[in-house]
Amino acid sequence: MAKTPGRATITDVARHAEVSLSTVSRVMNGNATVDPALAERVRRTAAELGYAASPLARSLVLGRTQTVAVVVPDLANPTFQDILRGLSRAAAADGYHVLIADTAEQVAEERVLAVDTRRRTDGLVLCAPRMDAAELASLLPDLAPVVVVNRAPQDAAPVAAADYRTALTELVEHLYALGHRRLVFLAGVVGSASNASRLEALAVARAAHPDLTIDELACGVDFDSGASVADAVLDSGASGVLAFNDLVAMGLLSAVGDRGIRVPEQLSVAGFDDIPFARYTTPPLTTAAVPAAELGADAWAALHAQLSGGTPVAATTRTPALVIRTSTGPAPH
Amino acid sequence: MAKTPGRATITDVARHAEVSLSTVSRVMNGNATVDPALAERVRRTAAELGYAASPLARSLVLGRTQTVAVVVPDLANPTFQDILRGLSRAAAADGYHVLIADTAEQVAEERVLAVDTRRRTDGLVLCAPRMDAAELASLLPDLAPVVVVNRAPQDAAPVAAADYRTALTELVEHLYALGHRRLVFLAGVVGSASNASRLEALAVARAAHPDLTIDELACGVDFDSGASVADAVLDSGASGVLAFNDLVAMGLLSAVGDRGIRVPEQLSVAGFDDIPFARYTTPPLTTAAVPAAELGADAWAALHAQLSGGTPVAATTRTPALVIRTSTGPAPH
DNA sequence: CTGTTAGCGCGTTCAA
DNA sequence: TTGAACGCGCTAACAG
Repeated sequence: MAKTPGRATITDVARHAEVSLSTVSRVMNGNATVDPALAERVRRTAAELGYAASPLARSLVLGRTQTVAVVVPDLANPTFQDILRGLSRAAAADGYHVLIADTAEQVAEERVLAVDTRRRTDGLVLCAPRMDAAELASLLPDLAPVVVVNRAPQDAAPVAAADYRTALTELVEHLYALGHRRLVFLAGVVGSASNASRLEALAVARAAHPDLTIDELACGVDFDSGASVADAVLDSGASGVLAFNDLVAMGLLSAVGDRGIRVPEQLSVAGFDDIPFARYTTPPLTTAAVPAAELGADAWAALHAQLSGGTPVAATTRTPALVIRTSTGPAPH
Repeated sequence: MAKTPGRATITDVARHAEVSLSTVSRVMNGNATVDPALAERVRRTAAELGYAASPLARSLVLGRTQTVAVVVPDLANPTFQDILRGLSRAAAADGYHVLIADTAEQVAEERVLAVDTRRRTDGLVLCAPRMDAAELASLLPDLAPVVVVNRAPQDAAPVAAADYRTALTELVEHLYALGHRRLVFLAGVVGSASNASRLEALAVARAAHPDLTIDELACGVDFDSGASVADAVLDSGASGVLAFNDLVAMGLLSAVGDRGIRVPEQLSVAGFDDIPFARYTTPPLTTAAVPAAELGADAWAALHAQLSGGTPVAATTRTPALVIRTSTGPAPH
């Protein structure tokens, strides 16, 4: 008994059940009114033959694949992993599949990957695209339906984003309330969208508090970057540090610890993102919790709205929540 | 000027270039010998019309989608994220796309998700499937070509796995060499394949060293589990701990630290996996580096071999490398 | 070397 | 209610 009969097609079922192809199709789609007896017979033979309609053939004739594509700049980045997870689960709940494309930070690949994956699916989610604004603007129309995550393509497509600006503002206010008057911001990738919104927050804070000084220090986005600027931070005379993200904060924490500096007694350090390990650092890290998985779910909701012709969602924003732990404390006297 | 002409089909190109469908098809596939002049004309009009063959239609007629599916138990798990990343990049390098399915640890969903995603793709990678051996064995034949990661379905399909057994053995030997004679193993999910291979290593070690005692303590797989067994570990009188994974080790590290225990002076702690943060714990964690991304690449290689009819790969094994940091040290006198 | 024809497997008109 | 015919867009025989 071969377990692989090539795979039953709708024709096989029709023949076995002694009905026409159309009838089988109708039954399998719960369509129209088919004689109950016939329907039952068809269902039985379909079950016996282990028949299930070919997704490919259906896609071709229906014009939809029940699949969407997600393009991320780097699958190694925890934030994108979480966005993917949130998106994947939300899409699955609506019966959609997810095709994943990792550009591995190859900006040049972004366009072709987006176009290519979009063609095999019903819609696309572009995560924090690295390409420049002009290219993005020219590309988006060809990608519709599409949703952009964490980057604003000015109305060319719905956006699901985290409000980095407000979150950093809250972090600054937190430190200001603790008496800190001289802070240093460890910048990430200069020119990136998320870094820009953080700089905006800094400007707002300086305007609101004339007695507050915030220096900016070029840094990076990972642990080693944070560790490498430790001396510069210490030399700056700042009592509080706003790290670009948690990784940078952890690197700094580690490096200043090696130099005998006590946190938060002598120096307050705040991170950004609230990655899973932020609560386990020494001391536990004060940070802003970016709800990446929710961002992914938002992106799906915006895409699904377009796919099902519902009321389109223009933009959803999530404000990261301030998570105060013990890496920040009163400014040293 | 509408930017969306519905989308050019091969028929449009044929008409504009005044040739037949077949000719266009041949040109687009670099196929056979076509008159250079004609070919050039076809290519030009194709470019003008922005034509690209429909992946769907090609898939239907060619019988292949250039896509493979990956089913993972939990996209939130760093190990599966890395496997996915390694797999995705390797597959992309060979011109394949990746469809992702996250069962979110719903064992009951595993089967249907596997079958469903398999039907829309050319092959499947099953990551550490949770279903029982019998179900797995009965399912695999219907999934071919398929590759299983980190679980051995006894020859029913190629396997890409990490050698947990050898890695844990090395960890034990490391502690033994440091003078430890009484250890405790913090078990993960009892009955799981990866836990079983660790227990094998323990048995081997006990046989090799009659003067060595290794207790087993039921634990879990996350940070909190590690923290919750701190007292039990301390009461056991063991001088060294083999945690199920790094998360557990970190939880334990944190909890024993709170109790004033110094690591490694009073207690040595070893993790497993070498997650990115293992090197940043206090003290940095000794662990076994599981090359998850490479596992993903191995899985792709095994799948690709089947897809391209090459010599099939039965099994590939990666032995996690011992990473000695400072959470382990000489046994206390 | 080129065009014509026949499907890939299915959904959906159109008559009956 | 049911069946026959057409077409989704493309590739691969088969003639010419």
